[in-house]
Amino acid sequence: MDGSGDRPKSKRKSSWKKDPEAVKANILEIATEEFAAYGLSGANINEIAQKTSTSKRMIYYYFGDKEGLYCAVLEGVYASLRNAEDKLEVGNLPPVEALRRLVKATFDAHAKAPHFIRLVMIENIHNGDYLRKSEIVPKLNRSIIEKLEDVCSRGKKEGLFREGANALQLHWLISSFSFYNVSNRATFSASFGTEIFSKAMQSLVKDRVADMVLAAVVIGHEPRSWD
Amino acid sequence: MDGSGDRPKSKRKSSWKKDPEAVKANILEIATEEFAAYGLSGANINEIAQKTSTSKRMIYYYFGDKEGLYCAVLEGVYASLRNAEDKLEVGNLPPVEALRRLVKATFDAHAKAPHFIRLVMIENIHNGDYLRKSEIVPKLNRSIIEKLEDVCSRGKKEGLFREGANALQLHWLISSFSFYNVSNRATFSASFGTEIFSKAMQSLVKDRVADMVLAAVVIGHEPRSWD
Amino acid sequence: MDGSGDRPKSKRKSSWKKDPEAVKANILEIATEEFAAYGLSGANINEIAQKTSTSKRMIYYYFGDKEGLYCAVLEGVYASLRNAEDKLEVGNLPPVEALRRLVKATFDAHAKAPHFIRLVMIENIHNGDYLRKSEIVPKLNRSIIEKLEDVCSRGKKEGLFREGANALQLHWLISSFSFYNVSNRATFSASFGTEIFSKAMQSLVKDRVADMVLAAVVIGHEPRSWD
Amino acid sequence: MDGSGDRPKSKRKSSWKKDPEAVKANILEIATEEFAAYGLSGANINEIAQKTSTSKRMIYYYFGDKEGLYCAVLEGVYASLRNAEDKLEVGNLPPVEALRRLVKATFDAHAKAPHFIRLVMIENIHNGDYLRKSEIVPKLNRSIIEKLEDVCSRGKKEGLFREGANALQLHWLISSFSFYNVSNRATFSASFGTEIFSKAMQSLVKDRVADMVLAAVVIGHEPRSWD
DNA sequence: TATGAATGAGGCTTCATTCAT
DNA sequence: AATGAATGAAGCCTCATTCAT
Repeated sequence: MDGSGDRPKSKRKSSWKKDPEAVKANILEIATEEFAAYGLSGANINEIAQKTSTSKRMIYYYFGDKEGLYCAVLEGVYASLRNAEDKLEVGNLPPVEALRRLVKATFDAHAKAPHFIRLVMIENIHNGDYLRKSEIVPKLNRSIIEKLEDVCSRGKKEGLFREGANALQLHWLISSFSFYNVSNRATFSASFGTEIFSKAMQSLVKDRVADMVLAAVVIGHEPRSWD
Repeated sequence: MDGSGDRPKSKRKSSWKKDPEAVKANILEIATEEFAAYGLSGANINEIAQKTSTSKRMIYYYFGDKEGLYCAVLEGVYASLRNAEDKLEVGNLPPVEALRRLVKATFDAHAKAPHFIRLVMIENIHNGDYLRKSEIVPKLNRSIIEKLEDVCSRGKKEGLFREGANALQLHWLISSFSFYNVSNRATFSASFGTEIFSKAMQSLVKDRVADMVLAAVVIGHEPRSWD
Repeated sequence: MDGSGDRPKSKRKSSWKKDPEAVKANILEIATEEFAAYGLSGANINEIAQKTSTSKRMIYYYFGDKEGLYCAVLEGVYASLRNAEDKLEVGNLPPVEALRRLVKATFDAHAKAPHFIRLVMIENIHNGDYLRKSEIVPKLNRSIIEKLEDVCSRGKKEGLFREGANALQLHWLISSFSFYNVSNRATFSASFGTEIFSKAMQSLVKDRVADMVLAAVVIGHEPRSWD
Repeated sequence: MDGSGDRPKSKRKSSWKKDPEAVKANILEIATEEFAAYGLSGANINEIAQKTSTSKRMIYYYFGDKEGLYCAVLEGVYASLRNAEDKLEVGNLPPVEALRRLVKATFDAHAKAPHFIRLVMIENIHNGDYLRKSEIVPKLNRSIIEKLEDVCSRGKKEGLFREGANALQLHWLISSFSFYNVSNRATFSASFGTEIFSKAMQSLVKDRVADMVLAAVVIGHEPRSWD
């Protein structure tokens, strides 16, 4: 797209290299941090502006208002997670292994995307009002479902999976513990201690839920990790 | 445009003569609605006061400040859920049935306590800072763990449960989908449709997750609901 | 900022006698000046606040927002003019003299109420949107019409007035030059000089329009002032 | 919420290639609409630019600043009305008919020039500050006065008009109801109903005021329209 | 115990305008 | 001649909270 000549990167704003995309990206990055940290009403436009390399005025220039910025942030984190998921390739694995890998990868992906988690929580607090306006988000979420559908159909065709195995339900299930594991860490810890969130326990738990999912849909699967 | 704000309004309904406890309870009830609906920063003391049968000043009189009110609300919903859980009696059921019942009851309890769900989400947005201050909440949450421990130990003693069956992990697991099922309904629907939240599907899903939990910890359990 | 220190001197807000009505009246007075001077969008809430004896916050406390304040101002000046008109008593005068007096009094009343004139102009710029919301203004304006109706009916009954004499049309007519004489002084002067607005000319013009109105509705009236 | 502001928009329609005069005319046309609609402070340069076929920068390029644009608009509408008046030819009519025609034509011209009316109102709100700076406007307004002077002198010479008949006063008078009839329509309607602004009533009123003006200055004129 | 009045700080947003190309 | 990017100042309004009675 640009591939143009060399731009003397002086790092200072003395060279004045107008780069709107960089400005927008910078704003979005900071805004993601802030909205994730404090929510829509809790975040502060002044604070966001101060942490960017540009001014408050530019936020309004590019994003219209606080809600516009929030929407952009929301779409950004959804797109990010999809990217992570898209990179996962399980089409070549046999169904059982593919499913196990999907579960564990989803678990890890959520653990590594706290911003996404928090912003989705926040968006749910707002009843999904802003997500519903998005035109790109619904499309983004097709890919993970398609992967699960592929695995399920292959599993059934090979006589390995139960007939009731269902991609949407599996996604709901896998998401639930993957999400909850991050989203409710604070209150869960306050109530039951931090033990379950130690590195070792997380690894164990991940194995167990993967095993559990397999036990649910794979005929005759024995969930050895629970022994 | 609406001219509301904190402009003097008409007289309150004065059916409450002088019953501090009733006044506090009324404030708490309204505040629970508002905090659950809009979050800590999103809720508005003026609005809360207006919906109350008393005045703004009383909120400060009884609860100190906004955070004090929020903490009281938080403890209130935790206590409520505990009450619901305490009423559940599974000590007389055989382990497998007891566990199945616990799963399904927890699933239902969450579905019926949206205020609790939302306030826990909100508290997690705040990193559990206010819950951690609470002295009563940690105690409240012992009961559900104790129930699970009882079931697990009985199940193992009878040779029915795998040795790995663990009360805390089971609680984490059962909570995860029970919670997620309500907390993320808005965004999940926006992405994948509302199908899974229909009455029929909720019933099916509930059966399946219960079966799945059993399959994980009960030796030789076949998850028939997935066929 | 204000150079306060201790001010035992009266005349200032040192006595602290809470008087909401006085505060509201003070705000309204200043706001009337400002809105009359600069219009709805041109007036400045900060400036208004500064000129009052209270704070900006109180403006919002009592009037909700800028538009609420503007509406209150608008109703205020309408009420003021009505008061002035109500004081005029022509019921005892014979019809011709009564009408002449009404015309001249209206002419004078407008000349003495520049705030009213300007605010009505401003309201017309806003297409009467705010006036239309008022519940009291329509009632206020009945009185002048009733006075004219009384004079007209008496004039006709006595065979002095033409049958076409009509209160509403007369009010429209009398208002038109009374209003225009003040409202368009600036542009009229810029185009045609200030001559017509001199004290002497105003007096002459007032006599002539009064005579002219009489000539229109009084049978056989000779407009001598035009000689 | 709308996210408009001055965010970059889609491409303009580029049918205008390079015609400075056309660009200026286009800007003026839009600006006239906007200033007439919202006043000097109420109008918005961004909005004007957006509705234009060119960009915001061009407005500054051609008109300097907001006030410069406003002045240009003001001169434009004054010139427009003069054009309309200049087209009226009454030199060949006998004085009485000429005057009647002038009154009715002025009445109609105002009714058909709402932008002019509104901008003159706005300019009066600003105390005529910008009009006074204009060098061309004073000249424009000579023509209507000259026409009236011609009619008056002919009327007096023929012994038809009273000696007091005065062009400037007549212009003030004729303008007053012609102007008020449009300028105050909104508030007058809000107070007294829209009846007087119906097509039929406007026609009647126009006849009556014309007759009334004649009755004032024409010796022995009987204002039959008032019967 | 209860309340209407009052408040300072700071929130979001908009504006006319200029810069660099 | 023309433009997208950028900006500082200021605008309106809301908030949680306290005061005086």
